[in-house]
Amino acid sequence: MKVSQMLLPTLREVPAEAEIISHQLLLRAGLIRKSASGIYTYLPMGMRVLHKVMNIVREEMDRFGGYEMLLPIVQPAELWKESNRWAVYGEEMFRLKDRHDRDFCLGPTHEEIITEVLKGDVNSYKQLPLLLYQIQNKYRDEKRPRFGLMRGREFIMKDLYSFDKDFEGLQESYDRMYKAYSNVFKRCGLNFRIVEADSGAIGGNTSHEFVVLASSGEAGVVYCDDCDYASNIESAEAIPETLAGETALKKELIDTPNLRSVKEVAELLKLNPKYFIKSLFYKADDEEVLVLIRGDREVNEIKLQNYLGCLELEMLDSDKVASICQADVGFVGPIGIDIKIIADKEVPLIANAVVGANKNDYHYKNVNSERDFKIDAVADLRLVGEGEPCPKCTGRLESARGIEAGQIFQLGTKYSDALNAKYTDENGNEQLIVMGCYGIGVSRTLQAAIEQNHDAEGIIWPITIAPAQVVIIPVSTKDLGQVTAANDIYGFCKEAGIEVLLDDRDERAGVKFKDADLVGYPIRLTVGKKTVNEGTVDIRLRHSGEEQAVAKEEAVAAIEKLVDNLLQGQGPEFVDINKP
RNA sequence: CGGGGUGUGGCUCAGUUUGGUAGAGCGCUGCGUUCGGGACGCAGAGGCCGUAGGUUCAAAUCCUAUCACCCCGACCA
Repeated sequence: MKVSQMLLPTLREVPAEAEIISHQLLLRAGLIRKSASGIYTYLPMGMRVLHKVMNIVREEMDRFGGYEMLLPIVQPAELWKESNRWAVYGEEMFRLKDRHDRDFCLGPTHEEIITEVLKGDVNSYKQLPLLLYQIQNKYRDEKRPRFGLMRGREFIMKDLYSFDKDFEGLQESYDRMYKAYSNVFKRCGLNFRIVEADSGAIGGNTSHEFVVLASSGEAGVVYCDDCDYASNIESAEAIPETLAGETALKKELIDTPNLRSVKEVAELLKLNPKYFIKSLFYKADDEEVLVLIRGDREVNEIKLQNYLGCLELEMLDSDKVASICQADVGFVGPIGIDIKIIADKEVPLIANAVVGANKNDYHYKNVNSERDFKIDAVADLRLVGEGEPCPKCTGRLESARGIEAGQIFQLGTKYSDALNAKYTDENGNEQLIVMGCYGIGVSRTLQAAIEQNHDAEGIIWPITIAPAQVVIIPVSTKDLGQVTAANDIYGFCKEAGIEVLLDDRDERAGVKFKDADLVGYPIRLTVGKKTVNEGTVDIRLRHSGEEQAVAKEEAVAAIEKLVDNLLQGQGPEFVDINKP
């Protein structure tokens, strides 16, 4: 590879469109360019990194028994109607029609299509289990594409699907993928955590996410400071806090002119917000519900949606709330309301609470559930916060942010049932195939790696996914001695199987050094006057800045050794269950 | 989807308030000097000012519509 012959358009200035550092560096280092919001072109160096990540994924999938396939991106609507997801996916699905006016979509994921393939060709227990995967573009018309490759509308994902006879087999497949995923992210040089997760629209029960820690990440996670419990905040179990018991006092109407928030009323009454009950009105599909939660807590809408089993969940607009309560938002409460009321587990534990009076400018105090209002159901509906007790031990929860790079699900029979994918067991009985699915956001992982590995000068690639292991920079392209030496070393490196790039542009040395730091090659070899006069080259490590002079005859051997060392530092503690 | 903002050369931006010859820096081309951390000088090229209408003698600038892109929010009771 020679820079003079490649498209490697680095930028000195930060493009206005990029907010976070990894996005800026992707653009500045000449790895990607935007085509439309959330849609990107991969330039040659970006493509090389992408291939590196994809190959690591491939190797680990194959190591654990996966077989790669290629599935259609354009998929017929009928399949999606069969699984009912044509409706569920809603606006997020890219839809199109063919010339005969038939409906199609650009696949946001591939459960339907692969199940369809399977059911035609798999019908005996002898053919199971199967682990099949594909790495390709997926399409989701995100409300708000963001942060470059992080939340794109067209993105590259690896999806593996497991097909087993029973749930025992599923657990085995799931465990394999758990290990495979750990290997993938270790090999990519990422600092990540495995957390319990909600299974969301995909469905199923058990699920884990692989979260790359980064402050810019969109996923919130909590983890125990004592045991190994870790969870996505969306699914983290909340332990109800018990408040000191009090005798129920007489309900009392209090004057709260224009005080609408818990905070304002709490200040007036000099009462801790934990003695308030917030009333939130939601529309769950077509049903209106009132959700009650302690004044200092927040509703976890994922939990609420799961509890209600609805497809769409949104808060009621204030006009609608006013018509139900005969009062404005800010003064509404559960007393005398005739719709379904569900309460967080902590609500019944509050004695003598404050609630809106359903009368403008008034609240009630000393309100007690059951006596003053009914609760139709109690559930864990709240968001867990930092410092709360761990649900698994006596420790406390810490919180962090991260990038969700991978997620694994135990689907069970949801799709095989919907799409009628069955096999015949040992006894001649028809059984549903038990499925799992396992996704890695490949393009997102690439960006996550930059988010975690950079400095003020640019990217610092882990050597396992670097676009090139070594860059050779001749200081002056006018000095024939330097050019010859650089070319020789370049050739020897190639022969030795080192991934090497020669920056043979007729640029000043400073420009080439800056670009090398920006693009982030792990090793840099400089050929200069010293090479011609004294026979040495300078070898420098990007991550530490260490530099040393080496005789040019020993340069290739030195680089080989450095590459090996770096690879070992980045290597996984290989988990290999296929080998004895 | 709601709110805000921006569209001017490849990139970063000024010019718009107050209508009157389209600008700067970087990048690009040529020549010269320079040459181990984004050099300097000289000479150049490159722009239907997002798009479509309108107002006006005259529109990057004013009006209307539209498109694109970016940011914030979508927990407020």
